[in-house]
Amino acid sequence: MLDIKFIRENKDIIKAGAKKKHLDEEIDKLLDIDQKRLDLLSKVESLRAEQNKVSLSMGGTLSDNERAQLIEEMRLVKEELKEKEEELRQIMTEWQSLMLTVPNIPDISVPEGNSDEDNVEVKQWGEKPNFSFEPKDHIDLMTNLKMVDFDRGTKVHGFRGYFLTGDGAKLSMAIWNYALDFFSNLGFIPVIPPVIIRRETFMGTGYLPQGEEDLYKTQDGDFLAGTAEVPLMGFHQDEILDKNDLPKKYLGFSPCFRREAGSHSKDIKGLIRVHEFYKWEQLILCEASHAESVKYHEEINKNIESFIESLEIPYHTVVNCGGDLGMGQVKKYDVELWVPKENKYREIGSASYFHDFQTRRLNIRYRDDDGKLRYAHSLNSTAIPTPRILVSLVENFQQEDGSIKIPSVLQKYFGKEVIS
RNA sequence: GGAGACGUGGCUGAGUGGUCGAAAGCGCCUCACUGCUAACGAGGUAGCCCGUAAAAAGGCUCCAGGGUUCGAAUCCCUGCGUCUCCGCCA
Repeated sequence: MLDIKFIRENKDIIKAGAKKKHLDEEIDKLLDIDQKRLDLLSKVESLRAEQNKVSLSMGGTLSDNERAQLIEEMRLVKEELKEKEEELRQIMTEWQSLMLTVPNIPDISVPEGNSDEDNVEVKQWGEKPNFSFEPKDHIDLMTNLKMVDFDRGTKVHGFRGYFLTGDGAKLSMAIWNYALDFFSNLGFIPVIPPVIIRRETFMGTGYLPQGEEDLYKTQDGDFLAGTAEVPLMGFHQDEILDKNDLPKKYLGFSPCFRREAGSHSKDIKGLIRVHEFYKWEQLILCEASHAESVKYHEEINKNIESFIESLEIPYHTVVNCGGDLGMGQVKKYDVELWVPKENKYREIGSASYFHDFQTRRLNIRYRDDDGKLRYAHSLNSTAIPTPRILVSLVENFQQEDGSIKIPSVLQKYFGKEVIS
């Protein structure tokens, strides 16, 4: 959500931003409603002021006659007030839902474009493996090594179901433990959050009201989080933070539930796109300054890049084009890992910043040096998702005999050097 | 699932129809004091909206939404949330 004052003063910038994101906007309609709202508001307020003034004098000593007369006068004021208040209420409802549709403005450095096809590579790292044999995909590799069981996965869960078994389960644990050490050393506080979350927090993070069909819902009206970002943002909801405690850096670990509605035809096999997985997630709340946001955005992106580099997996980083940005995001990097069998990079994580788009909705503030309350800025980035990371890991580290080498940093967590 | 209690400022917590946006304490800010710091002392300190060059004036807010009333933090209804006890389950 953006500040209405800002919207009033910068409507052309906001329109241009929405266009860059290829999102529809109704700024003119909003501003029209906003003007009506202000007009009504001032009418209502002056009626209330009159009412208050008279009520106050009512407490004093008055003759019965005077009192009766005032009461009669106030009855008329009250009737008019009731009418105007009802009008105002309707306008407010419309105003609020329009406010939720105003997208955040993409940064100037975000490239133009329509979809992920138009994202721009900003970094490439590592050497793509040059196999002297025909490489297998992760499905064959892992199935052969009994690291994963898709048949039983679909038997038990259904479409996109999987079991991680044996070394598949152990390797996941090893990665989680390694990630915990790696990111804790960067100053992040590890958190295991709840993932059954109230609607309100989903609204605040911007996953609702649109996007409900992508979420699993409980019979109590709660939703299952698709990322720890949601509960981590909710953590400080409605709080006033101490400026000295900023930035807050959290590393959330959670299962992630995604219905993947509308992507039934994509990635129908394997571990790329599944309904439930686990993820370490970086989240930062910082002071309300663009420079701070940019600084930490680069930092969290660098963190995931360094993590991948330590695993020795070739990757590249792209900056997302306008059309590939969500409503609230100002800028986003995607880190994509090399998948040999597919002969392309696949997304492993993304780092985004939002300015105060989320914190305004969630009411997360801090007191600045001048004593004023400001909305903090928020950022988040994947640290590492499992099992998706296994796709690139096993495919890049496969050997001719179908065994898999373990990256050296993982060996002490995993306990051996090769899976065979 | 059953029964009950509660929801007030940054925090703790008083307040049961008008003089309450709200006692007191803590915290925070300023001043004074001290060689410096702490303690003590004096004063200040809610948020939001509208408005303004900046103010002022005004409006809203004591969980939320309705209602009663000339007037509601206070009375009534509904919802949400938290806690306690019992039950059930681990």
